[in-house]
Amino acid sequence: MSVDEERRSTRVKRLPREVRERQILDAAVRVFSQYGYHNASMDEISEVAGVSKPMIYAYLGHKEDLFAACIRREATMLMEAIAAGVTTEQAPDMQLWHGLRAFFQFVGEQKQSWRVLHRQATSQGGPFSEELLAMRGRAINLVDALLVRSATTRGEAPAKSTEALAAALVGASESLADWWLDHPEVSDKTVASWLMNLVWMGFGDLVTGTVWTPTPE
Amino acid sequence: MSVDEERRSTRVKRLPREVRERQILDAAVRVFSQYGYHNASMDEISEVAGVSKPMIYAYLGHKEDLFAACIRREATMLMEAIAAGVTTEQAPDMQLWHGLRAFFQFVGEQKQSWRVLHRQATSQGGPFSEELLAMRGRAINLVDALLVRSATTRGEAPAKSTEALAAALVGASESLADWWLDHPEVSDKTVASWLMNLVWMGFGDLVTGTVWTPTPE
Amino acid sequence: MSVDEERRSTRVKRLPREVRERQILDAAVRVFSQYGYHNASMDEISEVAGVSKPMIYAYLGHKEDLFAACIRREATMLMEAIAAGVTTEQAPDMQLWHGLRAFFQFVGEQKQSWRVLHRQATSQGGPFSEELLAMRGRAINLVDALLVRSATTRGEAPAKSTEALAAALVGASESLADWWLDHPEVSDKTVASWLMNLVWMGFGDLVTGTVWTPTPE
Amino acid sequence: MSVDEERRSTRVKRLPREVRERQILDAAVRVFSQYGYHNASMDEISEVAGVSKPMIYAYLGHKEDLFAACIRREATMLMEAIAAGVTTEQAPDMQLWHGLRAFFQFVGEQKQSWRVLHRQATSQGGPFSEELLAMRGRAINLVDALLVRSATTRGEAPAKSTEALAAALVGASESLADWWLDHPEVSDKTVASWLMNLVWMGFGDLVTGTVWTPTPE
DNA sequence: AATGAATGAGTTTTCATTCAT
DNA sequence: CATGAATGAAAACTCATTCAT
Repeated sequence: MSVDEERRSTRVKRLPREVRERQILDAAVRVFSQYGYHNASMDEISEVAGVSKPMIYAYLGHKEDLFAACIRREATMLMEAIAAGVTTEQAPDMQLWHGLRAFFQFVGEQKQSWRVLHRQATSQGGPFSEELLAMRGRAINLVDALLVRSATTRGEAPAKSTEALAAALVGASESLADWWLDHPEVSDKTVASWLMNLVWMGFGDLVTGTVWTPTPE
Repeated sequence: MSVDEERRSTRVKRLPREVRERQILDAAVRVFSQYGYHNASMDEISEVAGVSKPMIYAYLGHKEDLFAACIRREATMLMEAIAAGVTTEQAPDMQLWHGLRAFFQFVGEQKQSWRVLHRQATSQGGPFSEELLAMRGRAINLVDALLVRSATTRGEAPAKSTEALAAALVGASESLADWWLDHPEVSDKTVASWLMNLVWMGFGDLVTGTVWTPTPE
Repeated sequence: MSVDEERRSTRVKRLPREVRERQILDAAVRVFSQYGYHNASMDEISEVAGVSKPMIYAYLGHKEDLFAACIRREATMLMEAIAAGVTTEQAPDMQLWHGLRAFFQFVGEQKQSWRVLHRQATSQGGPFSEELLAMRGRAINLVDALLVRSATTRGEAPAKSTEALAAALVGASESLADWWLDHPEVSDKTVASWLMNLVWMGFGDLVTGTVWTPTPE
Repeated sequence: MSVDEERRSTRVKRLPREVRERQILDAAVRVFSQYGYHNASMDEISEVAGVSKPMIYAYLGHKEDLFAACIRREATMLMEAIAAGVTTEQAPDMQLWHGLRAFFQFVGEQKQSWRVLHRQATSQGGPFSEELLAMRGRAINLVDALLVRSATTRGEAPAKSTEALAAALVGASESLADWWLDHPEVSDKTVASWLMNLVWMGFGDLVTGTVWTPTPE
């Protein structure tokens, strides 16, 4: 091997699999989020990742697999961000409040992730929505538990529809986050408080002027 | 001329432009809703419509135009369905209730329309979301007016956030309808009542067991 | 038949075949000249002609036939224009001069015709060049005869290459006319005089500053 | 490995980009020249080149780009052929003579190239004629310089119209070459001498029987 | 005589995917 | 480990041409 070749082989790094995978996923999230699943081309992803296409296929598999991997990773990050904001020692309304704030903060900071996660995954059928459904299920469970605990704490029997309502709340959050993507001038705190008021007070109270405000911490 | 021939010649040939356009739109809604905008091929649409591709291009234009035309038509139908269910003479909560019922009924009966309208149009950028945004704007205005009227009726000043809350409600409805697509075992009335409870009573009341029920008509 | 229908049927003129054909040819020349043979669409021609496509097919035949008809018509007009400018009573150089002037005048006034005639027809193979070749042959014959007569008049035997030179002159004229299309700032007279100098004097004389000028009439 | 396999693997597989590009350009010139720009299909070119269509697009770009690349390549070859035949040490008339000979020799040997270069490019608008115009400009400059030098050598001031006359000569050459395409029975030397006589002697001399002949070398 | 309705056949172009090195 | 080279398959779109009225 000549000196030249040696130098080149040192420059052309043989990175460990883990690092390559992260590089690729980062690039994929960026490209999918910018162009959408279909308009994103493997060529572009490989270029952005600085990795040749065969490597992508070797590490992450076909386009579908790659996209699913993106969703999985981003969904996990989101759930972790929310979990970090909430502790079961807080009062129920404060738990919800912190959860919402954490959610909208994440969305605000990771718009790309959110785009991939929600808009793209939702509109593609099959395997993708499944990944998404799984995450949504976990979120719904969290909220459901919260509602049940809230009733139990007050010594009352929980309503039967808690799970459906939890689903509705999760849906409302996703939907509002989506809306927010197109209205970036509103702050994350404001958006969170709107939704908090809606779901906690209900229009019935709202129209009377009653407003929910977080208790000072 | 045999019966078959007659039937065929009645079915297939030299129809006036108007009729063909409707045929094409029907087929397009079906195909777009089933495969999504990108995976839907003009070939498939033309086959389903029983019309050659050149006719599609001649009458409805390029793929984008065709899709936009679908959205426009379906959105109009939805708004009309809702408007038909609501009259301003009803009490505010009953107006909301009837609006929600009409909405979920439409979605239940026209799942295809809804798929095209919401899922697909949302995930495609640019011109498509605009058609959708326009419709959403009209819906939000309706709800906003409702909330304002509701407060005024009670002799109170309307809250400042009514428009944002209206937006949230509309978003929640869309989101819940979307969720419902994947959970067809629930009845439309049930879904509507869930959302009604959420937005009218709020979790704050709900966890205490208070429930909103429609006043008997 | 109602009054309305009658009025309309009066407006929708049933023109005699001749008139229709001219309408169509005019439109075809315009469209072919603007877009080139291939990019010109029968649709566009029918629109410009104010006549439906089936009429075109009925009167002038297929696209190729139509184009050939255009060439034929325009070529005839050009030859007639030239013939009108020249009489055999003039001195040979004056005949050439008038012929050139007539040619460039025609090209200048009928740029569209010329475009169809020369540029388009030349670049399309087969049937079209034949029409063109025929016309060019007639032109070459004219010039050839001129050269021969010129020699005979001076009591000399004509050179053997007169026909080839005639061809070269015709080619030079066509070529210069083509060049002129893209340099419209030069007057037709100037262009004609350039060519006249070139072919009559030759570079050999030209570089000595000798110039041919038309004798005053 | 059998001989056949070896041969095939040497012929067909994994060639470096450079080679493939040349293969493709060769095929493109052939096909464009045979069918004309519009009637040439990328399919045919790819077949003739023995390469799949995606490679063409990857290496040479869209149809327009490919065509422009053909023109550029062939034009360069032509100019080089002419330049190789002429040296400024020769007398002016000999320079012109050698230039013409080289030109007609090239056209005679590369009829395909010439077809692409001139007929096709001329009839297509825009980007293609530009490539051609550039080359023509260089040719005209050459001739212009020649004429000016010729006058200066004789101690005379050059005529003002040298550039226009240079243009006419170039046009005449192109035109004559074009004519020659359809009259292959004439030798290249003959065609060149015809044109030489025309432009150097002029008809005025010619009709008197004066003829220019190359001085023996 | 005249036309709106209709299409078969073909074109360029793009992309996910895989060898051979 | 890593990649440049290569392609099969399909998609959007267009157009000359012809019926049925």
